[in-house]
Amino acid sequence: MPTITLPDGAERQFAEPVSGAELAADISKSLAKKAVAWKVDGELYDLDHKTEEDAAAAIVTRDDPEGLDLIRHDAAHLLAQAVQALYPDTQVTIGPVIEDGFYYDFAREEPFSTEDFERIERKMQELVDADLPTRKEVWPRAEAIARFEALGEHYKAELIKDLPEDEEIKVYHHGEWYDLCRGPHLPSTKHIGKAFKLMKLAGAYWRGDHRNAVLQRVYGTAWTNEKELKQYLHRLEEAEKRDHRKLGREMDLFHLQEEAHGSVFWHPNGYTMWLELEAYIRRKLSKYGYVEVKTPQLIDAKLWEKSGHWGKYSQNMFVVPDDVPDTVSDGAVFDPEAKLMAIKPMNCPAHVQVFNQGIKSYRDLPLRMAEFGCCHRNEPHGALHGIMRVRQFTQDDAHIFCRWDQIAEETKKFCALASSVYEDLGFEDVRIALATRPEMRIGTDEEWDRMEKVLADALTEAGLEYEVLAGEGAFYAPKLEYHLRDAIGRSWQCGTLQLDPLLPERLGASYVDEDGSKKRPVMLHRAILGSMERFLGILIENHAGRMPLWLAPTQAVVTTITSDADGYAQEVADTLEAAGLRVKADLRNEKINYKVREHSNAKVPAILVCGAREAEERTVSVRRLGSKETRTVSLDDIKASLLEEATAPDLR
RNA sequence: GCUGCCGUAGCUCAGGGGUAGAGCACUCCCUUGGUAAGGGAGAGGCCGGGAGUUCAAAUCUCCCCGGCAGCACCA
Repeated sequence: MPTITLPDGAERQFAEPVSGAELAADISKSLAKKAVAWKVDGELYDLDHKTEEDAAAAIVTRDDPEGLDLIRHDAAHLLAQAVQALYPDTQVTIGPVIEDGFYYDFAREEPFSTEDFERIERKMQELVDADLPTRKEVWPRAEAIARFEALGEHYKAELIKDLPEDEEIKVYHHGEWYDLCRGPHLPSTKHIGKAFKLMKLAGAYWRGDHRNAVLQRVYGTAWTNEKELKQYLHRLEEAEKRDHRKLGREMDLFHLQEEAHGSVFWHPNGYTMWLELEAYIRRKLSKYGYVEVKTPQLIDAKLWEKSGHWGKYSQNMFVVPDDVPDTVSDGAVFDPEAKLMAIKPMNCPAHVQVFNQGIKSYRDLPLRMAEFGCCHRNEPHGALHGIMRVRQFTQDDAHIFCRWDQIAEETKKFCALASSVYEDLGFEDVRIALATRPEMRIGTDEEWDRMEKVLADALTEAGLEYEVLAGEGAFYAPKLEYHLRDAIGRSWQCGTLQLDPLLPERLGASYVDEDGSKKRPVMLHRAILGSMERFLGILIENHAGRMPLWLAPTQAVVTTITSDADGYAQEVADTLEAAGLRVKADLRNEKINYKVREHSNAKVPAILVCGAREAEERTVSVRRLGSKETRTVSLDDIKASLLEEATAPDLR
């Protein structure tokens, strides 16, 4: 005699155990039609699942968020079913729902090609039209393994073997075809609809382990209706338009080439942005009590051995023999006995060297040592991506040497600094994560308790909310991470603060405490932007190339309608340039339409047009990027307003 | 590093065993035109690199290099 409480609080009584379908039918005919699953006490179930207990329940339709996940999950099954119908030599593995869609990993000798997609999609549509009903069965474990093995589905059999002993082995049938799955599923294939599309093909390791076989992963997207699918595809196009690699070329900011694989050639435009950003950060650091240093690129392997990098990190380091290359004789270019040096992948050991010069007193702490440190890391080639993931990059790095009792205060100060920087740079959605002790770690649990608490308390005292990323900390200490959400909703990890008691120990850093005894400082590794290269890439994509005036390489172009105004236009350009603005004069013999279009495409924030009228009145006609409107403004006024807008956010 | 796709002019791309193509950009000429492409002419490529097959390779095969997507990596 279950009593079902609906989301609106209404109660319905049933004489017998009731299924979702029956409940929906009891509520209304139209709901019965739309129902695809139901939630019982917060758990999602198949529509034909029955409950005999009193429960809070809700009917799920295609339009609910859970409904969309079901559509995607079923679409993954549909994909597997279609692929096995068309390519019988294929083994199925797993096919989860992901953001915006789903994927399915297949094992098959012959590679799939994106040209197969059309055929597979057609088959999927056929299966939707066939409206195959879903049927769940629970199989005994041994039988399930045997049946999948008999089908040649070795991956599935392996999955079942690894399921916890007490877990039901559920098999879902969609017509004749079936798959191991924990469910739930839509009542039939018709409910998936046809707003799906296969997107990409990629290799993926079985169980995500690179020692395992490579499977073929097919990515798809699925939505409630055609309109949403279209919107999604449109969103992808928009993201493509703001790709920093494309904008970098169009705006002449930088380039990359084979001969310097993974390193950026910054052009004058791009480097202008870099210099502005760097100057801004430098001013902020100075305000927050940092000192700036510059340390060597090439450092003897001995120091890297001492710091521990040689053991832990050498596969990512560029190593150079300290020898004169022999390019004349046929023998080895370098003496195999030559001493080895490494190009720094991090600045921290060098900063400890600076700290270690002379004797430090507790009065010197906290010592905040910053460097725009140029580092090289030999990243896996497949990981390189535009200027976002490179082999040479410059960190806005700093290390704070302090006492244990200063960590909380320094953490708070850092959080304040980081927040103000992100705000200045236009990032409003900033999230903080506390990454705690990983499984593989050094140190005692008491030490970890203490370290995690000090960071957590500092965040709480600073009034900051944070999320805990359990197990994501470094092997020696916990860390804070800053995640920024950009204009189109993507999340980027930028800032970080890492506690490090280990490196000062390894490199023998010490200070004299109040009582005259020698003590170890603790180090806080911290960055706000992360890498200049990557952050500039993020800024470019966040603004879709339309940079705020203080960062824009060319802030204004002065251009003419007819050559009669050339003299005046040049005077305007000279005046603005003398005032400190980055201005170009465009006196070319082209029509105004053409010039406006060209400078708009180049993302110049302000176009100042001069014709006979403006020359006469000593004004300019101002057209701002992204607007079709023009405004006539006196030369003095435009100078003042552009200057104000071009002021970096910390100087306002 | 792994899997798949790709590499032709500065850019976007077409072509495809037998003198290499378009649009835009570039140079010159005409045009002086009021806010997102005026008109004409010209120049520009060892078809990513190397080897092989062939009378003949940009085109077919193999090996490298690079790009894109994903995976793995990112103490």
